[in-house]
Amino acid sequence: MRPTIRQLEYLVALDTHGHVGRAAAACFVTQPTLSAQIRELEKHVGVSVTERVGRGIAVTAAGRELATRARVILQAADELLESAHRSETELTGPLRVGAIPTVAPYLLARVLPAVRERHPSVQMHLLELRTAPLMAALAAAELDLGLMALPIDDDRFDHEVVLVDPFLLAMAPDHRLANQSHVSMRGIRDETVLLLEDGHCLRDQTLEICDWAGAQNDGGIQGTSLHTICQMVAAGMGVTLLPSSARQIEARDGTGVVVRHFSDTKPSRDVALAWRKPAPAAPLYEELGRLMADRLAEAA
Amino acid sequence: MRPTIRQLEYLVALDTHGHVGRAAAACFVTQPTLSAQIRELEKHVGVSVTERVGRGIAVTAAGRELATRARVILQAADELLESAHRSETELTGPLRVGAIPTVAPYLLARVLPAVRERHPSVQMHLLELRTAPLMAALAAAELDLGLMALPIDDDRFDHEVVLVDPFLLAMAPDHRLANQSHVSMRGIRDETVLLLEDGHCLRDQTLEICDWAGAQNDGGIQGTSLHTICQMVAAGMGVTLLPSSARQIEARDGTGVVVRHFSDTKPSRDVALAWRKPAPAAPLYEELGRLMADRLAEAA
DNA sequence: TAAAAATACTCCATAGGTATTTTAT
DNA sequence: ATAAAATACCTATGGAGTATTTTTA
Repeated sequence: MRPTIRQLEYLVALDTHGHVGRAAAACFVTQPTLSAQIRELEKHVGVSVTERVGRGIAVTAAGRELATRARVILQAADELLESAHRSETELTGPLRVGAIPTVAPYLLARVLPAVRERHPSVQMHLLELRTAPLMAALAAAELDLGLMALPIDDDRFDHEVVLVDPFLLAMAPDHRLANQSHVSMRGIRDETVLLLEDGHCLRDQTLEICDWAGAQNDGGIQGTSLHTICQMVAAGMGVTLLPSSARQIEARDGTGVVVRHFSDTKPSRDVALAWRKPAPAAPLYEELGRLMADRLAEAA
Repeated sequence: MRPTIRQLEYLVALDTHGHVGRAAAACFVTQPTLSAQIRELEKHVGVSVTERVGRGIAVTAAGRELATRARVILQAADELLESAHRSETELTGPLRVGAIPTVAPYLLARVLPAVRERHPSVQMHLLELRTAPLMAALAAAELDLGLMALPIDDDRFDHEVVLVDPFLLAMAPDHRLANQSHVSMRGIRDETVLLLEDGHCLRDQTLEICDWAGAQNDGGIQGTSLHTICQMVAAGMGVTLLPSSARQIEARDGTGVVVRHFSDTKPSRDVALAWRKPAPAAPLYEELGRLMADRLAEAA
């Protein structure tokens, strides 16, 4: 049987003071109480920790050894308490964060430094999941947080919008639309719009906007990632809608991809941080969402 | 308030199984018992460690962090228990050993390796004290063990003789007695016998033997250590009684000191390991004494 | 409706207290 | 005679049980 924390406290006090009465006073209990618990400890661990010497007691070598170990345990318990108190105002421990693939590579790197600064003792475990499995994992508490695009059609979740992410039109530099500084929605009417494979919310958003604009898309060509799509765009296989957040990475100089803003309507997606409504850390999650939004706003 | 060990066990079980019922079963308690203690823990540390998810529960990030710390604590508690059980058959922890100055430099080095082998997890703190303060410190439990010469005239102590240590006559190589292989007691009648200062039991033993043999000693010359005495012997200032145990160090080639056995009577001192009679580890001390005796016997 | 956890309650083991005795200075 | 710890004995808190309700898939 493991000793009680209380017994370890008494043992440490006894070793520190070498005097039952003073040890008891230091623990705010009476002398017989401490004596009894020390006796109990000895019974459980099978070793004498005290020896009567003169009209006082002495702690045995074995007792001193145990007291040393007990001090380590009490120290660890105090650190546990301190960690718990930190958890009230700060995220701690392993935080499992899921992000959709069209967000993860472009936004996480920008917000993580600020998150680490605000919550130094959190360990982030990052996972890439498409919207549906991400929400399932979030609902099952296999994830603590999800970073995805609105709408989140599930009242088990709360969210905080971290970024309004306008769509740009991405094309090869020699594309016929590339000589204009802006592109109108009507202008993409006859273009082939490349799409991500099924399950990506960005695919659905793109489809919706293109349907509205009357654009074509070749159902046969699908990319497994936005990065792949952009390489197809660079190869002149078509155009695509690119979230602004991906612009720095996917349409920077040398990629063979250029972007143009839309002139008339301004299509965009809302990226949000989501969590289960009843999560005890909900207030911290909400604050974290605002922190991310601030961080992304000042980066723009 | 620090959490109880029991609460930490429950938290770890909960984190391990992710299921209150199974966690309770693993702890051999009922589900409401574990739930109640988890609730208690949450109240004391001020943090929610569980969250209802579907028809089960999930451990929060803060809870996982606390569980990780709890595992460390339980591990340390188990090691404390194991250490305690070791203490039943083996000396552990800081053992404070006092030895008289005419024994410490000559015997400790010979027995320590065997002691370390038999009791690997003991930390020896060695102290040199003359007989009277050594016995006082031993009685006050400021020391656990004493290594000194018999007789030990105090029934608070038990002892085990570790070595019968014959006295040899030490002299300069050109001394008139050095040309004989043995020296008779009568032969030292007119010699100046050099003495240690007051408080050394070896001084008293030497005096007693010399009185009996009728030898002189110059009350004005006293050495602060046996080593000093031997250097005085080498300088031709007189002879002294040297314990055999010190021979290897004090009368080896090049020291300017040679020794001769006595031919008729064989004076000697008994060196013993002593401890307080009621010391809980007394059986181990006794065994240790026998171990030392064996080690010294096979060295001779 | 069935599984899982929370709640309500009862009980008793034990940590803790007071009073006293034993032990050693 | 006094200081210190052990012992005896009583009390009450809280850890653990059973029974039941709530929640949700």
